Amino acid sequence: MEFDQLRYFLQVAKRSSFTRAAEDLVISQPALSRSIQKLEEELGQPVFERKTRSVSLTEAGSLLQSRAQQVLAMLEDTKAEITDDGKSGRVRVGAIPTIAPYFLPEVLGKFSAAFPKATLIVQENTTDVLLKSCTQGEIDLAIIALPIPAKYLEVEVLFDEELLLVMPPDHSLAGKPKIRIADVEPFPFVLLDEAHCLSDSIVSFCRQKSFQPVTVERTSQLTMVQELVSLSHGVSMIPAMAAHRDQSDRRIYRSLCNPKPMRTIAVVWNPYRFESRLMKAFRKFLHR
Amino acid sequence: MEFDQLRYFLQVAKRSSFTRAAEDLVISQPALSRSIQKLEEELGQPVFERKTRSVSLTEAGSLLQSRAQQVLAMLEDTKAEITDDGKSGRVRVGAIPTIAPYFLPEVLGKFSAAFPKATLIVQENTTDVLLKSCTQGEIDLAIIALPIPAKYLEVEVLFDEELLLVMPPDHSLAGKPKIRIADVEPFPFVLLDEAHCLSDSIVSFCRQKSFQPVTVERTSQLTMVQELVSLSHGVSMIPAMAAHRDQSDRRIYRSLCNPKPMRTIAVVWNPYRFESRLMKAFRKFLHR
DNA sequence: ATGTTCCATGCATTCAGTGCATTAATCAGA
DNA sequence: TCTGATTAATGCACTGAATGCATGGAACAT
Repeated sequence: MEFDQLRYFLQVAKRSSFTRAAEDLVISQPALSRSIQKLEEELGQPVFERKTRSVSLTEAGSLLQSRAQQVLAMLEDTKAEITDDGKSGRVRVGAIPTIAPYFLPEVLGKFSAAFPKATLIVQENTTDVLLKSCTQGEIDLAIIALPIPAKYLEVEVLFDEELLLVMPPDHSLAGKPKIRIADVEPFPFVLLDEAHCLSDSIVSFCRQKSFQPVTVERTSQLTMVQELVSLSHGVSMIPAMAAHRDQSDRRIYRSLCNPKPMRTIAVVWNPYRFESRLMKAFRKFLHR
Repeated sequence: MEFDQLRYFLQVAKRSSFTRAAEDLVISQPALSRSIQKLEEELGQPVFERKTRSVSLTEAGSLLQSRAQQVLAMLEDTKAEITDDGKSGRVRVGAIPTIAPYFLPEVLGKFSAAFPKATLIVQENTTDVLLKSCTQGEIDLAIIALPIPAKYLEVEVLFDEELLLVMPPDHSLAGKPKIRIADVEPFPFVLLDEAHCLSDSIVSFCRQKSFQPVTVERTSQLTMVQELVSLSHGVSMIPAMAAHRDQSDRRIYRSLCNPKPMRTIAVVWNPYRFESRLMKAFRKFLHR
């Protein structure tokens, strides 16, 4: 059994296809086929069920998958731990789309300045994908909004952030000095796609105040939400850091009061993997 | 980094020599040298300090050693777990010399009959070596006498066994109906080498009765102790199962009373490693 | 039927790992 | 101080395992 065989195996399992896995691995499909064959020969049983259109794991394959992941992770960690000089290396950061563009650039800039030899890799994705990546060791840490389903991950709160009400400048609430969440109830909402946790935050905040926001539109980007609000499709709530960067005069932002809607930003990582000194340093940078 | 490289590395670390490790691994010394060189190249630093007469681990090497052991152990376990059919496979048993020849043959025989496809490998050694082998995964389980220094090993008591006093037939204690440990105090003892835990058991039992046995002779085998006793070099204590098998009329065995000296036999194994179904079955066999 | 989509196989090629022979460095002992 | 022994590294040639390309073969979609 060789490391490459395990890597190959995991990729085939991941893609459920020899052809696609071979592309990912930059080897030919026949080479991959043979490599898996040797593995199966050594184990004395098949790890994949070959169906005509795709392959799936056998029982033995499932077992091998989890073990192989552990073995390869341990090996990578070992290498990282030995070569860790605290200055050079790689930090793979994940962040959700409603945080990444507003929070990360500054952090990344300062971090790069402080650690010029370090390589930073940023992945923007939804919470569930990031948590999975984190668990499987595909990224080193993820910046997300709480709450998250605890999955053996270490969680550290970074800060709380207010969600501001956004509306067109001519909106009837615009002149009101103190806006409460109840005042917003009559107006339709523009929200992000359901995959985004910001929508969850907003909906759950409204639920606490016992009303269900009427969603008129769902879109996939925060800037799109802002544009739709400008076009009077509805109102919405936007994280403070996104609001502060919005220079447009086609919409206005207002704090709600009693209570203010908030979200909590946190960094999570896999405590079962080796944490490089560089990664530790990055986490400190996140706290400003 | 390849599995073979790690295996090679561990063997060199173990033997502190490229030449000897190469012999063990059945490859040439130059091949081994180059393999380690590649490993060091990949890690960006040496794992061995080459001295003129031997090699020793660098700091990075020590770290790699413990990690490599874990990785290879996990890999082996994975393979074992997948190929485990509960009938065929390998069980590596260790036992101390004062148990092995008396207790194991019967167990091994019955086990082989019940699991004809299984391969049994028996290693006879002192407690400390067995425990180390167990921890490092070189054997699957060890049969030893308590107490042992707890080293992250699972312990299961098998049975308690009496230690019988052995003496020449014409010994002055031979006719005495009830012999107590205090009665033995005046007589010199024949004991096993200090490496054997049976000596520890006997000495510690005597200590509890606040006397230090006078040792006249130390030998490495239990049968040698018996012979020396026959030749009136002294008395000794012999485990019941060894005594029962002794057909010679040149020595006699007597129970002590109030209290009887005993030793506790237990099986230990490494709970962090995969326990095959075969190994589980073997453990059950040990309980008769 | 026909083409498409996959994985497996035949065959040729390449190169990493290995062995043999030898060198280089250090040490022990005469 | 010289000589032989010991041990790791290096030069060189070779082998075979892994790979790629071309192709086969089976199952499905149209």
